[in-house]
Amino acid sequence: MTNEELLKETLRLAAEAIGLSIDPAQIVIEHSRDTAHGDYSTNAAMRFSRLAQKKPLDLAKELVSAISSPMLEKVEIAGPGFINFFLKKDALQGVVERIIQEGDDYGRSPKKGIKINVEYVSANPTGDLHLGHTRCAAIGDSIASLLDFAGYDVTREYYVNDCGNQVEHLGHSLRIRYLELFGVEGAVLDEDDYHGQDLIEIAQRIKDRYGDAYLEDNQESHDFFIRFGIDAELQKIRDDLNAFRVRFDKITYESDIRKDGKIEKTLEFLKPYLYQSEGATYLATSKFLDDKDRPVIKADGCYTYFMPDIVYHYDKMARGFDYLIDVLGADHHGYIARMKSALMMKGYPENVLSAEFVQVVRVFRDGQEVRMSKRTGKAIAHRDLVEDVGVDAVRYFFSERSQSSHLDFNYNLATEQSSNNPVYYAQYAHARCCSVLSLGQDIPLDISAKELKEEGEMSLLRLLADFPGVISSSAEERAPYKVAAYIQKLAAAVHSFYTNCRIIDRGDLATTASRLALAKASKIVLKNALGILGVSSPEKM
RNA sequence: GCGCCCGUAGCUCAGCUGGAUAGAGCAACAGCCUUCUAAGCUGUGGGUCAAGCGUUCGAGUCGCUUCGGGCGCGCCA
Repeated sequence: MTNEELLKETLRLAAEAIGLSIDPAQIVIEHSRDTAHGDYSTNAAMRFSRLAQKKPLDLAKELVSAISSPMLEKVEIAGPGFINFFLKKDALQGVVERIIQEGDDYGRSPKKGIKINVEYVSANPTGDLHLGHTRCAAIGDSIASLLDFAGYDVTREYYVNDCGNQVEHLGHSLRIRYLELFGVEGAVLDEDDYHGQDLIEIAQRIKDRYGDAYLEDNQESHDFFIRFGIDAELQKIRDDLNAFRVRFDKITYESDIRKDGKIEKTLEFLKPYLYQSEGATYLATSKFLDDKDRPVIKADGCYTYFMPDIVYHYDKMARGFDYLIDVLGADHHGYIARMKSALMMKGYPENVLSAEFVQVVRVFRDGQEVRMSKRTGKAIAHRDLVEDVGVDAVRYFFSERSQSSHLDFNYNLATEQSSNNPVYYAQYAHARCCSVLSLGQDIPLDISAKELKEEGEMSLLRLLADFPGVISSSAEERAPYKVAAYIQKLAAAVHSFYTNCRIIDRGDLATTASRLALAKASKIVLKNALGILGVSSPEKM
């Protein structure tokens, strides 16, 4: 248990002793901003004063007199009714031993037995990934890691739209590029085709491998260009994401979702909610959460994208997940109400599906915004950015802010590799811990950390003790940026400790042994935290 | 017109189910290396929390209104 959990329990017991029943989840324990206010404080006496029908100060006095805990040095009442807790030193020091024993698992919660599917990126295989995908990849992967650390069984999933209009355009575009290589006249891209450079390269590969075998326009070559295009594009996407340390446990193809009459069976099931209008078939999603009904079959008989998506989400639920999370670009926010409605038609509760909407990234280079466009092919591609800036910096920068906020990415600054970059600040803290541990490797660590007493050491201990709580609250809120904020605070505390407390002092081995243990605990927590964001922890810099 | 996100220091952003004096990084300024990595530390300055009204012991946080920015509102995905 963390200090905060222990204090909550202590408070609950004290409340019980004076005849007040309170829910520990309702208790707020926070760090005291000022050390004069102790290590932790709570507003419980004010919060529960109405429930207890007592004045906050009176309730605080009663609670304090009923509090007993071996970890507390003293308890004080301050201001309008705050209760301030002063921990005994060994209660703070104890975290070092715990961290060193748990190692890579420090901060990890016990398995909850709850299965969550996180779907993210799911870019159409029609071109290179752009910056919007980059942010979805960083956010989605970090959310998945957070949930995993918080004890959920997580599956990372990518959905490939390999059917429909877009792949027709892909096939056509690729065919045109292929014809161009042979100088065929009249081969021109349509308005809706893909104009990116990458298709020229893929066409060249086809020419190299198959020569002029697909010059004729028939069903075989039509299907060939689509299949080849999808496979080539998807492979590039997966390579790019692997290099970005983003891997998927499961890839689902829309073409598989459409197989074996699954769509038709689902339509049959949904029949009570279907109706015809102007030749199209609509699903009455407005009977649930949506503001209007949505077409599922167009007048030309084709399915809209929504129809296979419904089958896909039913498929995910049928695979035994308790919750689904879709990480989507913010421009898709209208989508969630209709999909939740479709899930509710199947009897699932509203909250089985949640969406994380990732706001747009704006890139500034030389003081000017660089606009991106998939159509014109003049975008800053995901791959180019990662190659220029490095995986660590991009992963860090792209999860550093709340996904619901717009992100301004300063390309110049991030490629500068200067000390302005917060990711180096954190990695440097880790490298310094490694360095000092290496220099003192002959000195046995004192994992009781009992010689620690400087204020800089104590505040570092408090932060280290916070980590499990930071993980679980960040996971519940799907908020990787909170981990980034924690990393900055922790790195600052480590640098301050390193600078202000001489760690290795051969004339005082007792203090040295405690401080080395603190350095080791700091290194472990930094590495675990950075790992959740997909950022490496170098031992030397 | 309707819906979603956002508006906090010069810039980029935190601010934890409403709590003590609104914070951090960058930028600016002043110090600190013959000792463990100066990619660092220590200190200073910087705010009508977009505006107004309301809710209450207490509002950056909750509600309403207005203003400003972004994104949606398709038989596209």
